[in-house]
Amino acid sequence: MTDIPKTYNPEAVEAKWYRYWEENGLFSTDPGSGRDSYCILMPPPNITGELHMGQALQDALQDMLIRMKRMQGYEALWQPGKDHAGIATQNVVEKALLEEGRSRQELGREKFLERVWAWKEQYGNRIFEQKRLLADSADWSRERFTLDDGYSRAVAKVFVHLYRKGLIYRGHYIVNWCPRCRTAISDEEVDHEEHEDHLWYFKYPIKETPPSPPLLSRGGLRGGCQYVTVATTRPETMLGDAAIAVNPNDERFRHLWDKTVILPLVEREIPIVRDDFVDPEFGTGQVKVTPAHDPNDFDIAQRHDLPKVVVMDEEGVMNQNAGPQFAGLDRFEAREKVVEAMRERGLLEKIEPYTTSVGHCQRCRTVIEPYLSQQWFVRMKPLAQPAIAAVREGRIRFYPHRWEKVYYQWMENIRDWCISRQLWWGHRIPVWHCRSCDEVIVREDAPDTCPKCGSTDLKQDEDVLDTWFSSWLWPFATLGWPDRTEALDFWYPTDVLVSGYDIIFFWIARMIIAGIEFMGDIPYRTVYITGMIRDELGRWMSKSLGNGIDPAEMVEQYGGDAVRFTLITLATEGQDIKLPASRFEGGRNFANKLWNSYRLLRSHIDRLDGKLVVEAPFDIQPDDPLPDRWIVSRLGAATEKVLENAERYRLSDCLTTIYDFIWKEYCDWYLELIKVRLTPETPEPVRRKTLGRAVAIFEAAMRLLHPGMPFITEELWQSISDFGFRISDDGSGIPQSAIRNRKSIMRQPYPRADEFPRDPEAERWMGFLQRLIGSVRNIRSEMRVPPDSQAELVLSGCAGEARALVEANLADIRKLATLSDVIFSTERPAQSASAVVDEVELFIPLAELIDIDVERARLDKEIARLKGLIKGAEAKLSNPKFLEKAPEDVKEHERRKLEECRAQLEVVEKNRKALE
RNA sequence: GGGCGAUUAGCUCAGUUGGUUCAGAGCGCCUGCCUUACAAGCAGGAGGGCAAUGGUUCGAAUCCAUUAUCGCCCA
Repeated sequence: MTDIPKTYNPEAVEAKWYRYWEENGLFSTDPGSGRDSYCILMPPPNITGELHMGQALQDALQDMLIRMKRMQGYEALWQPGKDHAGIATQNVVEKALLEEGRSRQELGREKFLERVWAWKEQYGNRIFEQKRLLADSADWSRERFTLDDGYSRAVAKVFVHLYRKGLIYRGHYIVNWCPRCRTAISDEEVDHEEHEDHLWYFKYPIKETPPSPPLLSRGGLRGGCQYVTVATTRPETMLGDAAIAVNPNDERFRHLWDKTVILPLVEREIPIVRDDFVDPEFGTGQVKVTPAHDPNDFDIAQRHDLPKVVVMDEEGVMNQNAGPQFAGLDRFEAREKVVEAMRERGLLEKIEPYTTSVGHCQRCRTVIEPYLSQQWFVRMKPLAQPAIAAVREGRIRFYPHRWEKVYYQWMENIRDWCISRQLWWGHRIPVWHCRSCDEVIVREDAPDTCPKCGSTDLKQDEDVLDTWFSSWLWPFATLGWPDRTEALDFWYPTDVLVSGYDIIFFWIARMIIAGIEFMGDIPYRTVYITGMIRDELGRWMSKSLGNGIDPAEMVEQYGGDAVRFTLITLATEGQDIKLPASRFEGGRNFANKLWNSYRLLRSHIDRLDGKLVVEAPFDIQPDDPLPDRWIVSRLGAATEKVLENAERYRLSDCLTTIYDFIWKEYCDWYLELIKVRLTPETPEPVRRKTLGRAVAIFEAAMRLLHPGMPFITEELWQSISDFGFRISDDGSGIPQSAIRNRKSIMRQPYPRADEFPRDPEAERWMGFLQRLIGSVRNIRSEMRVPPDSQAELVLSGCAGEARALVEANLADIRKLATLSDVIFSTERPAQSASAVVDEVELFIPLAELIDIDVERARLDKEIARLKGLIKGAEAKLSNPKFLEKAPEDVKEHERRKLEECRAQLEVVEKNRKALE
């Protein structure tokens, strides 16, 4: 006892047990075990990543599910792995190179990739080390990486499959281009932000036929000349304009039809075209068309066969097509210069303030440039259909269900997916071009010769694939696909995917598509969507704001269990979570409570001789002490509730249920009650039995809690085993054999509700005693009876069952209410404070201690409360419609309530009068 | 513009099938306690009538409609 510290120190405990679990192979899985399969896929973190709070939350939830299922006898695999994260990783390594004053271009592709791999070897495992602090019980031996050989085969196979099916195509289209990352990105990787900007109105002179005299003098507009006015938010793009468009139904501009204008600055003649797309309400109703730099204009250009003039390079710098005046300028610099040039020429009509939505690169926040380039795309529409059906038909369910709408919304409006990236780090596109005959060869392995002309002059496509083009295969590629492995057979389809709502489109939806397309089956049955972690002001946690809380730091400060407990408890129904660091105190305090309740048990066990063997602790008999009957019943209730909530993915409720049971029932009541029996005066066999049951309850509670707080439950469970606690075999179906000879609580059976028989009578009786003790405590406190002075309790109207109950539990009542004695009487003692519990009147004679005013106020408050209840019940019971329509049990309830309250009111009023 | 969510105690949030003494928890606050498991604790207490309005119902925090404020997603 003396060697157990008063305060729980997680640091000393957690690392020890994690090492123990790993060394004993307790996370390992075997598809040939003969058990039922259960599988959760760990969303693969980036190799560049540091563990953040969102992952800590999701890991806590996943690990809780995995540990619970493992204890319930499933072959539960938590499949871990990492993502190569093309852009992010390449950025990191390029940055490191930059510090050496070198660029990847200098290094060359091959050497650069060597550097990235080296970087990955050095830093890539950091996040998994951090996850170990949270007790994550993934089967690390099955870890996969999206660039593993096998995984790469899967990616290539998928590309070829889709290409052959006609679902992958290549072409020149407008894509979202990040000039800083110098690559195309998908629509999903663009964040749109409202931006206070301007609308510039430019005049483009109309070319008259014949054009005499010259319209333009030195590029400026001659007086009296006609022009069109266009409005734009991106003036620099005008250099690439290919037309002016008006709506064909816009009568205002009928006179412009088939005319041409002279594009200022560039001095190019461009047509005026009619297109339905033009919104007559926008700007002047005359719009400039820049096919190479705007997706809508690109479409217009396709319809009218307009040239597509690219005026920028891949870094967002104006090129030769922009004209000598602007070539070489950055796009934003060019914007100012263009406006200035237009102003000088008198072609700037006006500038209006304008709020516009600007796309930013999700990774580096750079303003996205819509950019015409050659890219590879996946045709998504046909792939989406079966994936929509899978959710519609309920084969996959989202929790909370409302996210299904978000999923449909995206799926039904799905657009083609740009999958090529102008990067080096990633899966190189499995396409070769024959330099001799221009043949395009799409295949999984590099060809030696061109199948068409036999040439060996082949060149592989320079681009790599979007990282998500590998991670959408996660559910089966991690399990061995394209090989047909035992693991794949056993665990696919998996069970639950836990993730934030931010990657429903990026990842979840695409995995569903891929699963159905390549495996012919859904990847998982359940999608559990969590809320996002925010700071205490409700803002996203981000590095740039510096408002993030580092989970590893929190673990250090409060312990891994505390972090898990707190996060899971806060995660209710997918709401976002505001999280100040101080919230972890609650989890830490709970761990400390567990620790100390164990210290209490331990101090008593240490006084016994020999081992503590318990026989059938939950086989409650009617003559067992009331607190024992009650606590077993309550444990049964708690277990039932935990299992129900787990079924519905309400893991927060699971943990608060256990918390309430342990703290408010087991510690506050049960342990206090058995202290009365655990004194030296009690005969040894009774003490053994009492203690044995208390430990058995505790042991069961540890198993119940283990999935939520793995470390401390293991520590305490092991300690119980160390001092020899055993439950003997009794044939009652209690898993004794599991308790012995096993290495860890991890592999114990999870409690079942039927192990702890419910006892309604005990719960009712105990409720009465709790109210009785509560009333006495209330009186003592309000009357300022010194805590150590024992009062006398006089009970009136306490007969029959109630009296027997009080007598049977006299010692307990006296202890918990600090009473010297309990007397049964019909007399009302003078100078006493009073209360009523059920049919029993309580008096505490206080003589000189009583403060009449305080007592009056107490009783008045009680009278008001009762009157309120009576009024409510009377109103209902006097309402004919209520009597007519309400169900019988509700009516019965109201009647009984009314009756009880009236009886109590009578008593309280009588006592109140006695104080006049 | 379309969609989703939130609005309950000073703060952060639960409240599942409309009905048990249903208005709850944690934190904070007040009072009293270092009572031999725990001050990261114990006992007692104060504090809101559920954003607003209207409706459905015998009965609404809960269902419906409208409005307001805040937040998110999509266009």
